[in-house]
Amino acid sequence: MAAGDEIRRNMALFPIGIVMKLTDLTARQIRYYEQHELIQPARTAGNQRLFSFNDVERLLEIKSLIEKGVNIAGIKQVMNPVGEGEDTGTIINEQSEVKRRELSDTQLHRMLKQQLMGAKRPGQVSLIQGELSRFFKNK
DNA sequence: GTTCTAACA
DNA sequence: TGTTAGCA
Repeated sequence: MAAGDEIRRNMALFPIGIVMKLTDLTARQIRYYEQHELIQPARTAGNQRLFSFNDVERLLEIKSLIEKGVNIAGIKQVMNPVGEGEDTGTIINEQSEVKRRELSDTQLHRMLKQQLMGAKRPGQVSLIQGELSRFFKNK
């Protein structure tokens, strides 16, 4: 991929209203996911959020996981910590981004299996949302 | 008109 | 999560 695309993908472009329509998520949810560091949209001078194409894709990925019954804790495990390009190298590598998505599915399966088998073990933290959680916990 | 933060019947 | 309040 060309470096220019990476730039365009991460360019802050749309306000939350547009993102709501693009993702079918409520503003509440979008802001909530940001609090949990699942996304980190840019801000305007007036403190308004500006999302990039990548942010939108990320939100769609999050939405997908939520619909599969995964909670925030689970999503944090499946998706990469948005430990944004701070000082740690700052080497924006597109391949890892792609590989993350490839592994995403298999990681989800491992996670679900892990929940199924370790449901009774003490200390097991649930990564599944309410309804499904009860099923796995046989509650 | 929109978005933001904070808080809770 | 929804929703509302009070601002910017």
